[in-house]
Amino acid sequence: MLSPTEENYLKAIFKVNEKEKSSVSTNALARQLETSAASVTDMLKRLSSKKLINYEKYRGVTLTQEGNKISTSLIRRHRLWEVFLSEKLRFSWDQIHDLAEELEHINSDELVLRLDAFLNYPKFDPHGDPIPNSEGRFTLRSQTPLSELHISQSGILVGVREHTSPFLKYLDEHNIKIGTKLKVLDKFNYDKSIKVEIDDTTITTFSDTVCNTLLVRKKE
Amino acid sequence: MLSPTEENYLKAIFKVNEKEKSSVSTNALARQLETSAASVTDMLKRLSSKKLINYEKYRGVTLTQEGNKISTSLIRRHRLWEVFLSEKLRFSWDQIHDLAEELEHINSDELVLRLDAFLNYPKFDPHGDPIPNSEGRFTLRSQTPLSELHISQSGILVGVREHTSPFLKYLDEHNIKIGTKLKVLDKFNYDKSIKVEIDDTTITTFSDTVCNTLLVRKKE
DNA sequence: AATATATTTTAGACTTATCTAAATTGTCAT
DNA sequence: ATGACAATTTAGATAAGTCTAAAATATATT
Repeated sequence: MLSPTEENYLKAIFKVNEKEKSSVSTNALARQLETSAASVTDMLKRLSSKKLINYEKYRGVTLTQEGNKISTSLIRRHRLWEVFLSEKLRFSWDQIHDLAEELEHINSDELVLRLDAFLNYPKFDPHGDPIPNSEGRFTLRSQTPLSELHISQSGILVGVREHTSPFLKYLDEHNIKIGTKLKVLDKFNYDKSIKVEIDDTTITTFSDTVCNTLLVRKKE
Repeated sequence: MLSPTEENYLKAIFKVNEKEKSSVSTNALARQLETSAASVTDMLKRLSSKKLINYEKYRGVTLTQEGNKISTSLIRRHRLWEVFLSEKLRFSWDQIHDLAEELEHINSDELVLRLDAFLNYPKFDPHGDPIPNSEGRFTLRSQTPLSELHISQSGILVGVREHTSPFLKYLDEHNIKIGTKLKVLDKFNYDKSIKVEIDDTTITTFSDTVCNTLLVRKKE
């Protein structure tokens, strides 16, 4: 049985590894977990002795199979709770993360199973991120940054690359959510900003940054 | 902000006080929390310094107004989660307590508010215990132990005096839940057992113990 | 009222998770 | 290949929550 803290470290290793694709450094973890490098080193020793990570001093860590399994299960729980909070309790996009962060640590396979069934086996969470199934498999989604679409091409929003509260609020204010149709009307080479039509109605201009963060499935 | 452990001590004080109606002793708490008297003493000092309890060495404790408020809020959360687990996730009577015990420590008024609304503002939990409203007020229920009904009188089950898993399973096996109609067919003076008709169909005999534990609202 | 017994508290130790500051090891540029 | 600087680990402290064993206090009995 792991403590919530140990679980959070495993998740953090998974996340950092997902981005950087290589063995995870102490400092990267300290940044991700907003703690000191010394604390991270302490915890890496604990997790290593529990055979959840492969750890060699000064060389960074990777997850063992067991560690990977636990991380995946935590991500599954987190995303299922996010669906619950969003769909059933009607929380807004930017409120659900912190609550799910607490709910995910409740350790009951039965609970996760029943929650999954209650929510009708969702494949993606409210941010468009895939929910691993009970065997730990993720559903793949075809995704393209909005910035790569050409003029007059349109796509359906399937995900976002940033999950910060300010960004999610920004999207909320523009009435954009997973499933929203986005059509590229014009692209300005000068600053890489793009003129976009939202759901066949509103027209706005998005900055380069935003367009790289919005992930769409291309239409036809 | 309180730790889950501190919260559990407050709840335990509330519970023991509810039963015994007087100031709560160290040993009674140690029993309730399945821990040592020494640990209890340590924690009582902490809670006292936080002004959540009135504590005098060797004289037992009572909750302050603030302590009482927190306990009540925890009971509210616990019982709301039990309704959720039972009604929405279809957990059985004896499974919901332990899970609710964890869920109740998630500290978000907004979450409780929305959960309450989602469940349609229930007044009682699946065991028939009243759910305090957001001001901390409990709904009263008129209740009589089944053992006090006379022959041919019937009642609707509104609560139980015991919440142990074996007892709740026993009820499940007899198809008895809150709202079930119970009619007294015969009373045996010898061992105080009672012959009962359940929901106008099945007939069984209950021991003295069971009859004192089942709480009913008398019919006409 | 004195003593036996039960209850409660204190003392001291352990574990988990954290920190800062110091020491160590690794890496990169010249 | 050797400093300089960055990254990592170690050392030593702290706080929460727990324990056992011993000491202190309360209560009950004769």
